[in-house]
Amino acid sequence: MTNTEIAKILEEISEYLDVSNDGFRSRAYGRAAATIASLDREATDIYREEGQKGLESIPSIGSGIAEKIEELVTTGSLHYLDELKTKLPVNVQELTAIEGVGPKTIKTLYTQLHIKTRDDLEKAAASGSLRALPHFGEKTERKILKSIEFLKQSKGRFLLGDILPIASKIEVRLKKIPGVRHVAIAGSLRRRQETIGDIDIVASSKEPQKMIDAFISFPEVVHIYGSGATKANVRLSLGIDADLRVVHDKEYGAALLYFTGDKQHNIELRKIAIEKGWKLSEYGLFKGNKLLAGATEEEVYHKLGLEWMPPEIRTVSGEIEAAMEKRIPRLIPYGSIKGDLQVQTSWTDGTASIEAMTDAALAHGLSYIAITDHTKSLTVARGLDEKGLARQAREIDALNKKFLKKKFRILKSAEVNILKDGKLDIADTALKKLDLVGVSVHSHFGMSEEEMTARIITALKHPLVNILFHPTGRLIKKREPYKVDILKVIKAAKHYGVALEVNAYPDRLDLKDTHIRLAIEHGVKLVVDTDAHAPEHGKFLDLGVAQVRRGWGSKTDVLNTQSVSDLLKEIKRIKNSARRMPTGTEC
DNA sequence: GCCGTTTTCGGCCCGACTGTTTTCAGTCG
Repeated sequence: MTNTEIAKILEEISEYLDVSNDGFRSRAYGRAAATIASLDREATDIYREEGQKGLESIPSIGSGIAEKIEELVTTGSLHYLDELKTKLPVNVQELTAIEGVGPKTIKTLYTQLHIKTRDDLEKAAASGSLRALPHFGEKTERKILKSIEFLKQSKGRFLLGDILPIASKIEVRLKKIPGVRHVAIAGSLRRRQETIGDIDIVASSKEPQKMIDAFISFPEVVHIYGSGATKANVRLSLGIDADLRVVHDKEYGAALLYFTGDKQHNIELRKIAIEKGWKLSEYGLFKGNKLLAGATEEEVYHKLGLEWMPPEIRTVSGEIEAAMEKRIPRLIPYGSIKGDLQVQTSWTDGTASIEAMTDAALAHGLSYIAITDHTKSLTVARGLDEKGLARQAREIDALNKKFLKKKFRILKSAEVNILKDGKLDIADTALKKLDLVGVSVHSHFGMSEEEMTARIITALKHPLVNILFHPTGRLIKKREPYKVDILKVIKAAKHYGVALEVNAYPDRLDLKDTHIRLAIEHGVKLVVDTDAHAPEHGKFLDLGVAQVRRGWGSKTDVLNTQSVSDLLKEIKRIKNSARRMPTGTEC
């Protein structure tokens, strides 16, 4: 049983306990779930090697939860969860996913109207029977229906960050099977789309059957839809489907191209082939029966008169024309971020100390981080006030002395809250003492587009602001972005010398590929950061890099691909050149 | 259920906002 699976079960318990009005116990399970999910070692291994005591040495795991994990890894099920489900036969996860529906609402819905599922709730809301309940009205009904509609649209898709590690693990395992020549993850995963429908894997092997047999007997496989001589289609325990296709070496490139997509990109390539009197399929590029190309993607593209291009930009958004004219950009390479610029610590809502986050960043190969704890008006996170920032600065100074010999620098920063009127919640005198000032919106998400745009631009105008964090505020599959005119924000960012954040956290990725491309076209600089709240989150950086690649970004578009001294110089330069812009060019 | 440099018992994030009310319950971060 993987950490993800254990965490999912603990999280489920947490949600049942929350509905049962056992808040503290619920939070204990929630914390445990988060800890297990971001653990670097498999809990199963820890238990096997060190027993229950080993599990108890993990923070937030005590004897009670260690016992539950023991039962899970030894029996595969958990009596306690079954009991909770019997007592409250309600699909809590499905219902809490609906915005505005929390534990209390679920309890009321169940006791008053016997609502157990999202479908039950949708029917009740549509028929107008919810408004009879206390504290429910027409507006709430509409909100619930809208949220259900939104959830339906994203149904069946998974976050890239959740699936990539599992797919990579399967890829590594497949590569070890005798007879194998090539293995690659294809499909939307290879294109690094934000959400993934299923896992496509393409391979070539001298002994296809061996690969198929091994694949369908992997421990994650819970159901086999079909399995033949060259392909298999299975469901994995996470609920996602995975396809493996095994081809001959000479077809491998064409198959990889075909299964990578996207669909429209393939159609355009086939059109080009047809124009030349050829035919392109997953088996290769053919003139009649003669194979013209197929072993590698490169030779197929070249034969069609195109430059090879990275999968991330195969979306029919100008990449084919660019490939014809040999002007495919050099995209920012994975692993090229030198410092994480959004890091929360236990000073506010992070789980670890500044030192622990620094150690983690060093382990991830970084040479600097910016500590960006929340500020005072974000009371939920116990945001820092001016005095708090000053105290934190002293700790950072001391740590910088310690980490000097490792050539690592901790930057003083903050995720400064943008108030309703666009003003910042920290005094300028305190902001001036920071190396970098990041700002973001954390409240009043329901403003009109005009108001929200004006509010953000007011913040960007502030002469000390360097980075706009969370430019859209979306949570993929959970919350739509707030209404904001992103083009106006981009223009303002350019005008006032502010960089835009590409948030790499798996369900955030605030800026979409199209936004990033737009920003780059307008000459706005980007920063890629993880929004880390725990040491393990540093591993998300490349998800942000993927997003920049999908937006056609190169290394020079991203400020924190530079050394810390160059970064600070560049930030200052951008700000100064913005100040010198003539008036009248503002937005 | 977890945790401990005032504690092995008694705390545990709490204020703003929304939609509903006409003083407040529930959600969110």
